[in-house]
Amino acid sequence: MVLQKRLDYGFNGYQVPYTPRATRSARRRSAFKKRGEDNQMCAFDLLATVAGKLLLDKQTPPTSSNASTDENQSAVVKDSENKEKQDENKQLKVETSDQGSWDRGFFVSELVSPAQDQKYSLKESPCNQEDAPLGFASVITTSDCSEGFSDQKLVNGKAKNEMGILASKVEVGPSGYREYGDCKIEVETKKIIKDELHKTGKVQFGTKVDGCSLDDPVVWDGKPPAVVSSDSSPKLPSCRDHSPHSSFPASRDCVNVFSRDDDEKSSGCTHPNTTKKSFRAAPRIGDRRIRKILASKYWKVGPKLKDVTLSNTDGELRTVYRTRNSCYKSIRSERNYPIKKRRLFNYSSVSNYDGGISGEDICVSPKRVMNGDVSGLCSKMHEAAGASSSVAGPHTTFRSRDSHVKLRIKSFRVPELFIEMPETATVGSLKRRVMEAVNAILGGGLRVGVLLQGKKVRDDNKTLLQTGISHDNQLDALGFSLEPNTSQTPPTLCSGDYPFMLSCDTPQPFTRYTSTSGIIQQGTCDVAPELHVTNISNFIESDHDSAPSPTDMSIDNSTKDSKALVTVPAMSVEALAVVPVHRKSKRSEIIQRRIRRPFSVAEVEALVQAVEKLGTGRWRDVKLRAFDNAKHRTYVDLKDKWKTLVHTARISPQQRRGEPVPQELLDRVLTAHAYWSQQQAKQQLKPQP
DNA sequence: GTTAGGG
DNA sequence: CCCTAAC
Repeated sequence: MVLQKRLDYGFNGYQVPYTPRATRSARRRSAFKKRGEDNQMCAFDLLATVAGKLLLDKQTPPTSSNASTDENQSAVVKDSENKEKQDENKQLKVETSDQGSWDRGFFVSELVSPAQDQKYSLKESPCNQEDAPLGFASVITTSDCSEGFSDQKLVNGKAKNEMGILASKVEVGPSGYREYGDCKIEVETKKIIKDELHKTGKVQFGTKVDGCSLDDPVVWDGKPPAVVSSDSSPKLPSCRDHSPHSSFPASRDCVNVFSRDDDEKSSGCTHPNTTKKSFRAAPRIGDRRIRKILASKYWKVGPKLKDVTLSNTDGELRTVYRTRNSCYKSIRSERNYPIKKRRLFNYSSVSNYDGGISGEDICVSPKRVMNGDVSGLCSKMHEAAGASSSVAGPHTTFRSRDSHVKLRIKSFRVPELFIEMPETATVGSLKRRVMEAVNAILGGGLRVGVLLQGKKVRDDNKTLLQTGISHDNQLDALGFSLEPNTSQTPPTLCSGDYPFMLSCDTPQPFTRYTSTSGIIQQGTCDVAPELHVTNISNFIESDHDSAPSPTDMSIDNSTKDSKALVTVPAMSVEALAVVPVHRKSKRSEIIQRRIRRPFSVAEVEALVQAVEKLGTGRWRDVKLRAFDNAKHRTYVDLKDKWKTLVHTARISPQQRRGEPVPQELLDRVLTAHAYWSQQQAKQQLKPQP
């Protein structure tokens, strides 16, 4: 079939339109797509957890008035008794569940904002935040020796050369985090101590991240795709075919466009390759598949951040791009491995050494910091492996002179991203992919949850004082979490801000609660977990009727007044992925849209040339001919572009937008379009009589 | 999987 | 660029 089609050359130098190919059932296609969608369900575990740090001054308790309709639970007015209880419980840190999340998380931001300002803002800032104002210096700083993932992992792994052409499967595990975590924490801690000693009134959170590189000069240039024509420039007359019978010059089949930041580094010129025409190019489902995988079912794409505003001065999330090697995630090549299974596999395998997901890990004893036991601290954090990079120092250090409670959120981690790339993908494309994934998350609509002592503070109307987070002993137990926006979560299915939904048929989140002994199982974690099981049962009672009740949860908690505090097991991230499985209604809205990549003039040139030669209606051939190396250009894209080109050529130049296309090209578009339209008409008329 | 066309 | 009917 293919061969036959290829032989259909020869009408005035053009190829005649080929007869429609054999068709396949649309039902098959539908079935195929459906399977794909199902496989995507567990692609994301998107609850990002935030380690928080609290600075406060209780002189003027801020009055929170950010009412939430879906959170009507009564708040808890913390009393001294409760305080004592929690002090005790502090020693029982829960290594709650989800271990797999931390290491695979992204460090997205570093945030400093007044607590009373319930609107959190994330802004990018340079790594060096020495001068960041205290009040509202929210920053996104990947705060790390980023670039580590691709730069190190691939090199250490199976990268073939500096261009990042993977020679074989790349399996990246979350192993690199801990080392860095130590490094980072050490820096942070020292700085905190220093600040305490030298700052007087205004506390500055200077955090210079060593090794932080804003730009990757090697791989990521941040430039738009550069299109390079082939050996014979399409603009050169010599490239044109001599087609005496044609109304316009046809082109040599020598133009091939590729993008520099494309999925593959290319030599730039695809020589006329006859063999290529005999075979279909290897299916590049990678793009789509990744796109679909990244297209989280649970996160709506679009600028709908309400609780968290992400922005920076450049209007782009540049820092997000810089992933830390640790925070990452896994790149998988097991294409035949069901995504759902992959997720579960990851869950179980990584959880053994991952840390918790909640803010528990930031409960670092101030004494240790003050004693200068940085190494011990780091070691501890290292052991925890899920420890937040935000190490809370002595709260007194951060006591502010004004009446505001100041928060410092070191980082947001967006865990559990699945990236699947072709082996031949470049590091640059990998980074881009991760970038897209993170952007999809951040752009999907987030809300912020507040964790106190591992419990979720659900009542938005309570003040910080009332909820008790203004108490000294709570300073290092405050955490934040990024959650899906409630507006996207039908409350009937899930209480929205609940990171996991017990009614879901996927029991993973609770598999660790095999607690007949009152202890949350830590799995095979070789590090003795610190347990903080406070209010686990309370959480279940108050919010989830269908929750499996660990009745043997023996650890008591100040239960009577903690109804507003809901323990959020750290596995909430995984559980997040579970929640939307049954929500199919909005699925179509959640799929991530591809990034827009306007065609360059060179690409247009190549497209026009190919269409002149092949005609309209043979977009796959056009793709193979002129855009075979431009992985991001599908034949549908080319078809669409041609459509818009025709439209553009017909409208007045004043009405045109974007990068101006040379009139010469537009003229050729019209000419070719007219020609091939005529040919199509002829072709249709022929069989009729 | 491709093509064509509407959105 | 997405979606989808139709092929």
